[in-house]
Order: sequence, then structure tokens, then C-alpha cells
Amino acid sequence: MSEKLTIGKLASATGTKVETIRYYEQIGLLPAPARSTGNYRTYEGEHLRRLSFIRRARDLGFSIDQVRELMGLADRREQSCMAVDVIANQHRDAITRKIADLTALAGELDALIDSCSRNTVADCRIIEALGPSDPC
Amino acid sequence: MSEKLTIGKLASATGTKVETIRYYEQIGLLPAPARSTGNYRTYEGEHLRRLSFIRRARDLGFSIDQVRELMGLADRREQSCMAVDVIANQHRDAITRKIADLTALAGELDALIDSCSRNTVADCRIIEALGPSDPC
DNA sequence: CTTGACCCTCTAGCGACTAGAGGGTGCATA
DNA sequence: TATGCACCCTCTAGTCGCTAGAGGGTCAAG
Repeated sequence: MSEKLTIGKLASATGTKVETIRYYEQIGLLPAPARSTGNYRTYEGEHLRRLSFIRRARDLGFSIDQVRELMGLADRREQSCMAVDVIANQHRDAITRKIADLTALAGELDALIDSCSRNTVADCRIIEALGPSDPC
Repeated sequence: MSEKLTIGKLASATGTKVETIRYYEQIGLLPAPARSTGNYRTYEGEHLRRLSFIRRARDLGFSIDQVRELMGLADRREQSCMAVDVIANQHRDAITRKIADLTALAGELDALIDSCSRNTVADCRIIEALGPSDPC
């Protein structure tokens, strides 16, 4: 039940890099585990649970600060989960904006690329479009 | 014709921050200008032209390295602009991938948010979905 | 002559890791 | 017992593209 894990095992169990785990400990996202006689970190099931949570939230694009907040909320189990909903929705909105921005960008780039006649740089419409109105 | 510009004028003329211009000089993206007696940078029309090019390319999402490459290509005016086309298309592809990734993410988040019944954290499906299979 | 807007250099910080140097630990095998 | 190798440790610096701040100098107007 209470299996001990080395950092390497925890890393492969969660799909995280060893360095990233040490980084999470350093910034206080993952609690520091006990140490073995040889000064090796020894993780418990709880660490595995927390790190899995972190990984999934990060994979969904939540920032470290958002993850910290979500974990704080997850620990107050009797409270309303409205705050959780708020964070998720904020994140969803940010992604919506990013998609819109990138789509607009893609449109501009497409127009640029379509205009390229693949001749010399001197009459390349891409370079021209990037440069100032000066025809040089 | 050959108007001299202070860094502040160049900044407002191109919509760039003063610090950013100094940064571009530091990394060798914008050539170092002459200095006045009081050690002020004095920019010429050519600098304005180059910085405008940089700004537009950056606004289109090209990386600094890509901008460097594009500027190098723009200077070899007699050569084929195929290389320019390649860079633009690589960038376009990267954006396409980003949009696809974000769209998939948005779908996952939507499913998560829809499942929230707005009760207590203890039975919040968002927290549950983030956590491990352990029902705790 | 003083005020205030501008300029200078240098250094450190952001987010979220990643990479590397330089060294210690632990286990299996010869 | 020795040796090899995979793994672990700490500490520091690098990535990208800026941004912010400290601590100071310059210049033109009033």
C-alpha cells in the first residue's frame, strides 16, 4: 500500500522528467519528501497522487499558479466548487482568445504566402510586405 | 532625407519600446547606430526601415531567428525567394499545429466544465477528473 | 540655475522548465 | 573484493523575448 518510490520511478510513473520533479519541489508545488540514508528522495503514494494532478492540469494548459490554486481548492473538500469552475472558465476563455489570435495570424500569413511568385527576392511579395513602403 | 532620430523617436515611430530597441541592438538584430557627443544613439532612415521590418515580422509571429534569416535573405535581392517561402510556410505549419492543439484542449476543457454540477468540492467532477483514479 | 524629460549602462526578473558540471550511492556481476 | 554502470545528489546557468529597476548623465526650456 505505502510503496516508496525513488524520483526516477515517480518520474516514469507520471511521465514527468526527474529535473521537473525537483523543480516542482523547489518552487513549493510538490512537498519535499523524506530522504533515505543515502540522501535519496523517497516518495509515497500521496506524492504520486499530487504529481498526477499537477501533470494533468499542466497538460490541460493551466499555469503553475492556477495549479497551485486548484490544489488548494481540492483540499477543502466541503466547500463549494464554484471557484474551481471560475478558474477553468478563465482558462477556457484565454484559450478561445489564443485560437482567435492564431487564426487571424494564419489568415495574414496565407495571404502573404499566396502572393509569392517564387521569383527573385527583389520582387518577392513576402519581403515587400514585411518591409516599409519605401521601394528602395 | 537623412533625418537623425533619437531612440525615443525611433521607438514611437515604430511602436517599439526603447528597451526593446536596445535589446535588439544587443543581440545583433539591429545594427549599432552612431553616437552623439552626449553618447546618445543617433538613428538614420536605414534603422527605421530595418526596425519596421523586424516589427512586422514579429507581429506575424516569426521568431527572432526567423527574422534574422528573413533579413539576411532580403538583402540578397538577386537570389531566388524560395528560401523566404520556405520559412513562411514552416511558420504557417507551426501555427496550424498550435491551433489544432489548442482546439483539442478547448474541447477537453469544455467537457470538464460541462460536468461541473456546482456543488461542493468533494463531488466536483473537475477536481475528480484532474485527480488520479483513487476515489479517496 | 533648476526642473523635468529624456538618455546611458548594467543587472536581474518573468514562466516553466532544461542542461550540464562535478560528485555520491547502490546493486549486480566477475 | 573490485569494478562497472545506472541512478541519485546539489548548484549554476541557459532557453525566449523581452521588461523593469537602480543609479547615473544630458539637454532644452523657463
